[in-house]
Amino acid sequence: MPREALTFDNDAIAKVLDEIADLLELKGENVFRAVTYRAAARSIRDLREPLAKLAQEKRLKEIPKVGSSVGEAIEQIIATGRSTRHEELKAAVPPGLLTLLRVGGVGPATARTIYDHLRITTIEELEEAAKDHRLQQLPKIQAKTEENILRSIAALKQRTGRSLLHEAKAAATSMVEYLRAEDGVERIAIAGSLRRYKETIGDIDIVVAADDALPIMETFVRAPSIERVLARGDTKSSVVESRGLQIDLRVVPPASYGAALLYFTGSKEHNVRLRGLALRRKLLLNEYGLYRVGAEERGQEIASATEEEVYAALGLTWIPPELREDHGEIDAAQGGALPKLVELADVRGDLHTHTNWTDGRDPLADMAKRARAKGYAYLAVTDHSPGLGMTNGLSLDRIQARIAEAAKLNGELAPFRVIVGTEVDIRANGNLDYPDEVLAKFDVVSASVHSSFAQPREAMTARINGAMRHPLVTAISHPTGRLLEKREPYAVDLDAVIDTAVETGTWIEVNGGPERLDLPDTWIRKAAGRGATLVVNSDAHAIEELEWMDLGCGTARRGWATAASIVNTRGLEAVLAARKARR
DNA sequence: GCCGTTTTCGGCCCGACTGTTTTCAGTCG
Repeated sequence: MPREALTFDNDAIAKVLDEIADLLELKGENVFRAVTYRAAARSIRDLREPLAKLAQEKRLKEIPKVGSSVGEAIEQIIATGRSTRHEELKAAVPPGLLTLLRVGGVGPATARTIYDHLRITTIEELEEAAKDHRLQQLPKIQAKTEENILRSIAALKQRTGRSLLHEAKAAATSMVEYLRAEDGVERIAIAGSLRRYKETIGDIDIVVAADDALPIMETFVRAPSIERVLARGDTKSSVVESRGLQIDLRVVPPASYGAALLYFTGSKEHNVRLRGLALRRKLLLNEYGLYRVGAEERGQEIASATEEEVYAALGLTWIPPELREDHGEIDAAQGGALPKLVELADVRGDLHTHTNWTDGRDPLADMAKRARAKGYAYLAVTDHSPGLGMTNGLSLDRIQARIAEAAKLNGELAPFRVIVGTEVDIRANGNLDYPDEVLAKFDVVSASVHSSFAQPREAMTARINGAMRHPLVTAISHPTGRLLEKREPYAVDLDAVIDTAVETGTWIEVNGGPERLDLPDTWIRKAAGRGATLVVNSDAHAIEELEWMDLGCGTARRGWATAASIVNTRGLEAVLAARKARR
C-alpha cells in the first residue's frame, strides 16, 4: 500500500468526492449524480468510524448515499490514493474551471460560459476581465453580475488563510497530549491567539517548561502528524502539520514558564504595553522573566515562574488571556476593575441546536442525553422553519410530534428539561416564516436571516429590527450573518439592532459555531455595555458540536461579558420568565 | 448515482432570491 494512501482519512476522501461532484457539474452531467457524490461526502464527514475500517469489513454500503460506484471510488482511494473516476473527470474538464467555482456567485454554468468565451482559468484573469468589462459582453452576464464577481474576488483575496478556532484547537490539543507524555515536560500549555480565543488562528503556539529542551524538540519534529519542519533550534522549532497548520514550540526552563507563557500568549499590543509599564518602573520584561534593568542575568529575575506573579510585580491583577488586546484591560487591571468574565461552567443550558429532523445529524434524544451529560439543566431544540428549502423545515404536524417527543424525554431525563423552540427564518420582506399561531407553540423563538444577504443596510436593519419587535420572537440569531474566511457580514446597523434589543428585551445571540462566532466580540462589548441581554449558544448540528458552547463563551469573554449579562447562565424558569416578560 | 412496507424504474428536496429575462436559469443554503 502506498504511503500516501495511509493518510487518506474520512475528510480527505470526502474532499475528493466533493471535487468529483464539482467536476460532474462542470461537465454538465446529470445533476443528481453530482448531488449524490456531495451527499455521500457529507455522510462520510458525519461518520464516527474510519472509512478504511468500514471498507475492510465490507460495510461501505451501510453509509447513506454510498452504493456501488461511490463505494468503488472510496475503495480505490483507500487502496491507491486515487480514484479513476476522479482522474478521468479531471482530464475531461479544463484545468482552472474548479478554481473559478471558488468565487461566490459563480457556479458551474457561469464558470463554463466564462471559460468557453474567454478561456479564463484563474481568479486573476477573471478579475482582469471583470475590470475590463469583458464579462458583461457574455451571454447572461451583465454589469450587475460583473460587479458581484469583482466583490466576491475582493472577499476571496481578503481571506488570510487563517484556521477556524475548532480546527486549530483540535490540532493543538493533540500535539499537547503527544508532548505531555514525554519525560521532562514539567508544564505545557497552548499560548498565542488560540489561548486568547481569537476568532481565527494564524498559527499555533505551544509553551513547555523543561530543564532539558533537546529531547523534547526531537520528539516534536518527529511527531507523526508533522508534514515538514520549517525550523529546528535548541529551544524553538516550527513545523507544519498535516492539515497545513503551522505549530511553533518554545521550551523554557521551569523558572521562566510564567514569563514565557505571558510573552507567547500576546497579543503583541498587550505585551508592548506591559513592557512599557515595566520600563517606567526601571524593569525589563522578556520571555524569561521580569528583571531590574541591567540585571537581566538568569537567576536574578524579580518574577517569572507564573503569570500571576509577573502581573503582580507590575502592579496588576492577573488578566484573562481573552482580554489581552490592549483594549483597556491594563488600566482596568491597575484599578482592580476587571470584570469577572463568564465561564463555561456558568452556562446552564443551550438554546440553539438542531437535530436530524432538519439539517442536523443526530436525533433529539441523543442531543438531550449529551447535553445532560455535560451538566446542563436544559436544552432547547430549535430546528428550522420551512422557508429554508434545503433544511426540510418543520411542518405543523412535525412540530406537534416534536412537542410530544420532548414531553416523553422530559419524563425520562428529569430533572433535565428539553424545550421546543424554533429557528425561524426572517424572510426578505421582514415577515417571519411561521404564522403567529404556530410561533405561539414554541417555548423559545430565534429569528435569523438566511437569504437575501445583499439587501441595502437600511432594508436589512429594518428587517431585523422588525423581527425583534415581533412579540413572539425571543432572540435574534447570528446577527451579522458572517461566515469566517468565507462570507462577509451583511450590511446592517448593529447599533440600531442593539438599541432595539435593549428596548424590546430581545436576546442577542453569541453563536459559538466556529464558522460564525457571531456576534463579533467588539459588538458583544457594546451590547453588554448598553445592558442588552445575551444568549450564548452552540448552534450544534451534532452531539459533538454541543462542545462549541466553549467557543461561544470564549468569544463572549473577548467581549468582556459577565455571567449576569447572559440569559442561559440562569435556570430554565428564569429563562422562560425572561422570555415571557419580553412579550 | 442512489433508492424502494406504494415503486427495481423513475424519481430524487426544494424554496427564495437574483439577474436575466418576457417565463426562466443559476446560485445558495
